[in-house]
This record gives sequence, C-alpha cells and structure tokens, in this order.
Amino acid sequence: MQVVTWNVNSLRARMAHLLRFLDEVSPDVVCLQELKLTDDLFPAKVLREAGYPHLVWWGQKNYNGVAMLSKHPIDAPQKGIDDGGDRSQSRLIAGTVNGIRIIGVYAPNGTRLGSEPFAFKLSWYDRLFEMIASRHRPSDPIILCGDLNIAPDDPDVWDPFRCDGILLCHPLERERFQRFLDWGFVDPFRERHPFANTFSWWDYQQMGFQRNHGLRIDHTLLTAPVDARCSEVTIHANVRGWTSPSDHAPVSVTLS
DNA sequence: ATGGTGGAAAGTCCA
Repeated sequence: MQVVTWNVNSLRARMAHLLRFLDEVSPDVVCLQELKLTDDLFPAKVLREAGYPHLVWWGQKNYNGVAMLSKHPIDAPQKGIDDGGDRSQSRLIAGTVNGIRIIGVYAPNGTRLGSEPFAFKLSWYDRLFEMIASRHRPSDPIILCGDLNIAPDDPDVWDPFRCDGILLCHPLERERFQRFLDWGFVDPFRERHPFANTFSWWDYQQMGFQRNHGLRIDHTLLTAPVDARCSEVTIHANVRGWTSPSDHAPVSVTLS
C-alpha cells in the first residue's frame, strides 16, 4: 500500500498535475492540502473516474482545505480536531484505511515569529498532539502526514546558517515536531537517509527550485507497526519541475 | 530597502 501527502496549492489550478501524478504513481491513498476551494467545488466525479471512489474532503473559501482520496474504503472519517476548539480553518482530515489510521494535516504556517498566527500555530500543534495522545497508543498503526510547516533539523534546510531560528525552523516549532517523535512516531525518511539534504518545498521566488533553496516541511510520520512495514519513502521532487507547479512536492510511503 | 512569485479573487491576504 502506498500513501501520499501533497500540498497542491489550489486543487483547481493543479488538477491536471494531480491526475497525471495519480496516473503515473497510482497510490492507494492521497492526502491533499491547500485545496483553496469550498466543498461544493470539490471535483469528486473526476476523482472517482480516476480510480478513487472513496473520498473525504473539507474545503474552505480561499484558504486551507484538505482531502483524502482512496482506492479502499475510508472508515471513521474525521474533519478537523474534534476537541470543541476552533473549527474556522480546514486543516485536518482523517480516516482508517486497511486498518491504518491516516491523519492528513495542513499545519498553520505561522506567518511571522511572535505574531498571532505564530501563537495559533503552536497551540494548533498542542491540540493535534493532545488529540492523538489522548485516543491512541504508540503501538497503534497510525500515519500522520501532511504539510507540517516545520523543518525539523539542519539537514532539512538548504542553508542551516541562513535558516537558523527563522519561521519553520524555530526551536518552539521544532519542539512541537519532536514531541511526536518522543511519543513514538518515526520519521521514516530521516531514519533511512540520516544526512540527506532533500527537500519537499521550494520557494516560487528567486529561482528557489532551480537553485535548490528548499526545506523539508512535508512529512510522513509512522508509528512502529507501520514503520516495520515501510519499504520506501519517496519525495517526488520531479513534480516540482513540471510546468506551473505547486511549490510542494508529493511525498509517499510504501508499505508491504 | 520590504522587494522577488504564485494563488485566491478582484483589493489585498496568505504562503
């Protein structure tokens, strides 16, 4: 089983790329972020015809928006962090596929250090952790994937000196990421490639992709029983080179 | 010095 996460930066603008990717890679499950459309505009019919009959989506006007596409049934679908807190931003979609709880998220960017959106990012992460830790054990099969908007360590950034302490690389953000690892999640990419400077996002500006000025902020965290089945982690960086691309590449995990 | 690019949408906001 192959599971993909991809921030498409507008589903409507990226529909041709998505269909091409589905055709070329044929993953079992796809978690999408930044749909940037309302629920009524979600292209369910086209995606069903593309081989993904099982769909869950939670859109929002202009910003955010998440979806899960699957070849297999999606049990216990969930939209948002169901803790009674803020639901104004569509940032989480979850479902159980073939016994694995798959949680796809679009973490807040944070905008600027010290800003209100930055505080929202930190508290959103606290809520996400609480949601998972309060209802799961590390021995449960879980995939936590998405645009986490955190580059966890120096090898995850194009220039550790220039990126030191900036947004997406700040200690307060890295603490939030580390908390999931301390709880029991594994970062299978870093586990298999300890020193690789491989990125999942490149800025549109100043030839970011051409100069490989990128960050690894899209992740596929696995609990131990899923990691034990994980044969491959692929960052599909070639997709970032397609004409008029998303600024994020898809990331996939392959399970035996 | 507050830019550069891209997407929402029709003036800015967000990333």
